[in-house]
Amino acid sequence: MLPERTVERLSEYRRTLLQSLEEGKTHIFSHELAALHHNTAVQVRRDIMFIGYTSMQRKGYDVRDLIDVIGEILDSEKGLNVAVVGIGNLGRAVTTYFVGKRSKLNIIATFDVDHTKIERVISGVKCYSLSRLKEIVESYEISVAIMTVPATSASEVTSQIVDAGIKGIMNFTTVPLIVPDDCYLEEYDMITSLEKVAYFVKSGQS
Amino acid sequence: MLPERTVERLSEYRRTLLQSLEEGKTHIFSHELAALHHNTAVQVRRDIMFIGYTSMQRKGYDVRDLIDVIGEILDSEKGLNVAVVGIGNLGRAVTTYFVGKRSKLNIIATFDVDHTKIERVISGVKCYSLSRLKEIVESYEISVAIMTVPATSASEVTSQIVDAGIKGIMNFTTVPLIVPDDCYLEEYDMITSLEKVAYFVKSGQS
DNA sequence: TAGATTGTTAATCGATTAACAATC
DNA sequence: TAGATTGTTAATCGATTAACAATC
Repeated sequence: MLPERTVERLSEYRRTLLQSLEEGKTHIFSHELAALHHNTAVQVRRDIMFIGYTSMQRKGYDVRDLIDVIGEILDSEKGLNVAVVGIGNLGRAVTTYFVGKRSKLNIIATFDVDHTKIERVISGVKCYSLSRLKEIVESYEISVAIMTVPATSASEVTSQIVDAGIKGIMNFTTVPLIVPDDCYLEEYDMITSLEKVAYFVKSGQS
Repeated sequence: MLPERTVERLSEYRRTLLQSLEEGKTHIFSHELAALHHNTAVQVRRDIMFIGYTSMQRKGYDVRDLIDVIGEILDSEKGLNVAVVGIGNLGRAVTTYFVGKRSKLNIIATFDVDHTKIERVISGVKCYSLSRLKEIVESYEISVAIMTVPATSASEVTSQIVDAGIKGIMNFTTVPLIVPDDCYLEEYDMITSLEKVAYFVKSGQS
């Protein structure tokens, strides 16, 4: 299993590589990739070493090959199904955002408790009643949930989610969630991030 | 200057503490705070040591005092002014989200290029033309920008932002930005985070 | 060849954790 | 006092960086 930071960087590299490919670049040097990612060339080479890819030419990495290799590491073969839980402002924006990108991550259901939303298609994805969570998660084999419910119901909904068999959560709420060990949790807290920016602005940077 | 990770944790602790205060708790033990934050009691004590707060009683930390001390570290005395740049779906959701919380971070302007949005109040905040960026940033003393423009214009808008005198950026776009050293940059990339979750779900967790 | 680049080991750095004395 | 808790130094761990041999 790769270190978290390496996984993050690989994801970022891939997007830059896809972009480079579109621009007609066939090869890219470690220092080019580094310059685009607040990184050093050594770090890039190390990350690529980690995934066992070698270029065997001093012409840089083959962009297409590298994209494929990163894909083999990061992607599941048949993709991964994702649900958005809580389809308020943020939930809708996030859903639209992800639906826009074609990828191996498919948002295939959203959940809410608001009857005016249930059974409707919102941001391109069908919204189900939260009470049907387990049923839908099981029948569509959803394994990842994006949490965009209000803070007040976050903990409660989380236990339902875990119960339904979700194995990974990306938590947009401001409440730190408690999940069992076999469920991967990514805290994705905007307030913390913005407060961090504010702190370093105030203190004159890092 | 505190380490990044410590700053993040302090921000998270503070919110838990505010919550505890509301629930009528006056004191909290390091192990309680730890349990709520995927953390150890030692880590919590170390973080608190960092900011020079001591409790001097074996009754846990005084919740109210600790909130104040963290505030002195994280907050600027007179608050910090923030702009949201790009007021599409995500920009609106993020604006609404932050405007909802009362804090020392004030979103006081949004920017866009869409004429149907300019000069209107959107999500509770006035939207200005991007062409007036510098003028508004200067007159309102805005120092932080939240970037929610489309990926295609991210780099270009970033140089305008830096030019206008912004000292901290929270980047929601998928394009890694290039900014000068005296501008603090927080890459806040949803795709990377979700791909990370997917990877660890696929690999059977950390 | 000289120059540029990669892959990889060793050294460094920073952050977390363990250990423990101090104290209520 | 014994037990619980804190504050802090020392040890450990993991991730980044430096150094360098190999190769086109």
